[in-house]
Amino acid sequence: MYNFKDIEQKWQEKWENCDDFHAVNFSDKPKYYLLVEFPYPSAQGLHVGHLRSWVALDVVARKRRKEGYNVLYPMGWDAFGLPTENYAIKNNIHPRIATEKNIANFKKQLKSVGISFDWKREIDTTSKDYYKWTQWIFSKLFKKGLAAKEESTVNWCSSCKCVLANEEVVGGNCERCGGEVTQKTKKQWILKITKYAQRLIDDLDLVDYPERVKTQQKNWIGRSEGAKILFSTSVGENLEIFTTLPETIFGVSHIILAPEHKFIDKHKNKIENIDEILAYREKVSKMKKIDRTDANKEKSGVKVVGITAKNLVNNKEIPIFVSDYVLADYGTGVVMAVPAHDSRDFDFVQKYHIDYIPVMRDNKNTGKSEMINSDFLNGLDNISARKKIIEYITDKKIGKSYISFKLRDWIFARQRYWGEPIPIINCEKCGAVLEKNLPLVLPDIENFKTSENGESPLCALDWIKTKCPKCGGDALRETDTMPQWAGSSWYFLRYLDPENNNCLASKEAIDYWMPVDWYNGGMEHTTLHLLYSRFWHKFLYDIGVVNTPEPYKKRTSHGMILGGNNEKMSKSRGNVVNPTDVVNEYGADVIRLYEMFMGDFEKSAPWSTESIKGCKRFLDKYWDLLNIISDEDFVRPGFVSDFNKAIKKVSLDIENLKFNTAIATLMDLIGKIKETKKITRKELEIFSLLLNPFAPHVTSEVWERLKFSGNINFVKWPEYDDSLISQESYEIVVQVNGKIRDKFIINSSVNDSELVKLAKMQEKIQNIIKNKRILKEFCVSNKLVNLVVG
RNA sequence: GCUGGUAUGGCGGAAUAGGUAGACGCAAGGGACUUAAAAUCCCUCGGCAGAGAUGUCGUAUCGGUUCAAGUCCGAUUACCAGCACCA
Repeated sequence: MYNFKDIEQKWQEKWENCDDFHAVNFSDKPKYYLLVEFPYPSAQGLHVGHLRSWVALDVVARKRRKEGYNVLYPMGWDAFGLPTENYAIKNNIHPRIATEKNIANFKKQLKSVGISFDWKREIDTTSKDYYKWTQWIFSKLFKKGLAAKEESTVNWCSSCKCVLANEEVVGGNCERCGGEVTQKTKKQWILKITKYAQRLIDDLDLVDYPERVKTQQKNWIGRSEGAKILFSTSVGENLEIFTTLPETIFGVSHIILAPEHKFIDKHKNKIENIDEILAYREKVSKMKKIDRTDANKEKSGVKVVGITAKNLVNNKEIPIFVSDYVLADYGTGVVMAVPAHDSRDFDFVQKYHIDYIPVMRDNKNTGKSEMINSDFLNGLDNISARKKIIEYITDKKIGKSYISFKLRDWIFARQRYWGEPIPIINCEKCGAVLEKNLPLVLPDIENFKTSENGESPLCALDWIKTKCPKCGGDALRETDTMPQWAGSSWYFLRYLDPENNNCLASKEAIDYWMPVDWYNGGMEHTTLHLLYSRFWHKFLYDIGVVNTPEPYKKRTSHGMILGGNNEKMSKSRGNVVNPTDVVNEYGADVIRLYEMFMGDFEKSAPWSTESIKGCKRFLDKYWDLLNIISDEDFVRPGFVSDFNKAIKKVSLDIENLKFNTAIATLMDLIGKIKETKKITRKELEIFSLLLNPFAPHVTSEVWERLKFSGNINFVKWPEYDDSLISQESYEIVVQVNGKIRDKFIINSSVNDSELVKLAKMQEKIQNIIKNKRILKEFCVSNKLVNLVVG
């Protein structure tokens, strides 16, 4: 038992007052940039789940320093956003004050677990020196035409009174507050992330991410190869459809428009049942997105009476329908229906009794199938038919091959106060004009409440009145602010040069540190922050600000820490574990160790208030080694192999995120050492170095007390020698016909044929194999012999 | 429905390239120390049979490949995550 409170406090103070963890820009050492997702400083404070990622890369950071790297491991605050604003409204406190309070609390909690962050580079996305550069990047995007205000249907959270990006809608509800999300048409700022869709897929080949992260991003971006094909109509205007199966063109029975399609408005005079169609459109617009896009919902629609379409490939006249299963914002908002080979079209015609024909022998559109009823495509397989039809439509100028993406542009505005002001001035004459002087500071206000019609509280201020920088006339400022994800889309660059007033970070600093060598974070950010920041980085690459096409070389992801009841930790479930309580009861080293030991780092695991005791016992045992230490400055011969094995295992396991088995190895080793009731100085020195990344306080104390040489934070990481990993004896398993029948021990390595001979000589084996013929013999060196007898 | 993943004792989880399943830890039971408790130390700890040596079954289910399968292949089931009428 040791007094962890005193020891941990002592070392945390020492670290606070030294430069050990401060990365220097430019050094002879090789650089290593470790990054963890910076937190949103909420009023609730940290919970143990936050720490898992930070402790894990702290283990890596502490190891890297010993390996001679110039390590950058920074931390900051992603502090703009709705929860703080809502908290501010509820408690009538300015969001700035609430944020400052929350940051102070987070920082205190974080420091109490002894993570070796470089606090000199701390950043805060809500400070104007920071968001100046967020605004600067926005202005660059605007200049390149990648930021624009566009009319579109948007997701509207009724409880936040705010638009949401598609990525922020989870199961039809607001990602943040869980409120109901409805559709609304609005002119909104958007960022054209879709322009980068293909590159965001392609460049995944350049990076080391878990496969599940890559596939999830690819699925989200949703690339589909197909064709756009024109259909003529009886009113003259052509309709363009998008299809992934152009070869089924001869099976088209009708075409379907999205209810919102402008074609309807343009030709309403010609549509005999226009009232019915507008009523249907009205009905659909009132539906929640989740209901409208429910695949199991019964198909509905209305025939457009008075206008027909013509399939230009076979000159067949076909009817036009509107239906809500066709989405206005994907493809062209028009589809060609092929009921024989598409289950949705099939369902639709069941209801509306439309005739159709099959065009492939096998009606499943997977694998190869022969084309039928398809004129010049007959007899071809569907793959060749696709090529041929694309050539045909291209040649006749009625279509072309086309690639469509599910990814939508990023809705980049929130009708809220607590965010970065969008640096735009709206002038009646000149349109949207960029603010000249950045930062455009968020004004102080007293009433943060969003108005009932969903306008930002900034609308009520005189601040919005300004002059147009172009024409000098009266103009109004943009009152929407940027979304939560803006500040985090480039924060890893600001760490490199956080004080710089002239640019977001100096070119030299960027060239030196980028890319991030290892980035760990949650799976929940895969299609949000991780995708957004890759997009911004690519843009910054294109305009020459950064030197790498991808920001993160390697990405890993931790599993969630669940409550003791195996459910997600949350206030409402009452299963949140506060790290401060655990630190008070067991100490920082124990919570660190337990978070790394509790299970496979990449899988979720429940918190156990019982299991953590094992980690406490382990550190007490480690401390007790001080009582049995001898002066000998070597590893005892009997332990040479064990130590080499442990060094190898711990070293490799840390790199492979197998922290749990690294710790198990150390637990095992300490058990063996204790059996001898003695440890040598050298042994304790090595053991302390291996344990130090996990339990830095207690190991630093032991290091100091025993006057081991050097600063433990920079002492060379122990090396292992494979040739010294040997066994004094081997236990040989003998199987007969695959069943274990005996075991015996040999004292030194023997060759395989010798081993088989020995195995056969074992008394038990003799009894089994006598009177039997040995058909085959198998041998695994120094491990196992299997005799096949008949 | 689609995509990805997972399935091993009472629990969290181990098991390089197919080669002793259950490392390490927790909980539980027994014992030592103690007036007692806590702490600590020692022993046991997958099921069944057996006093025991030992035998036998056992890694979600069914089947296959192999001298040998938790590991490879095929099918099934359950759970987790993401997407979800994307033409």
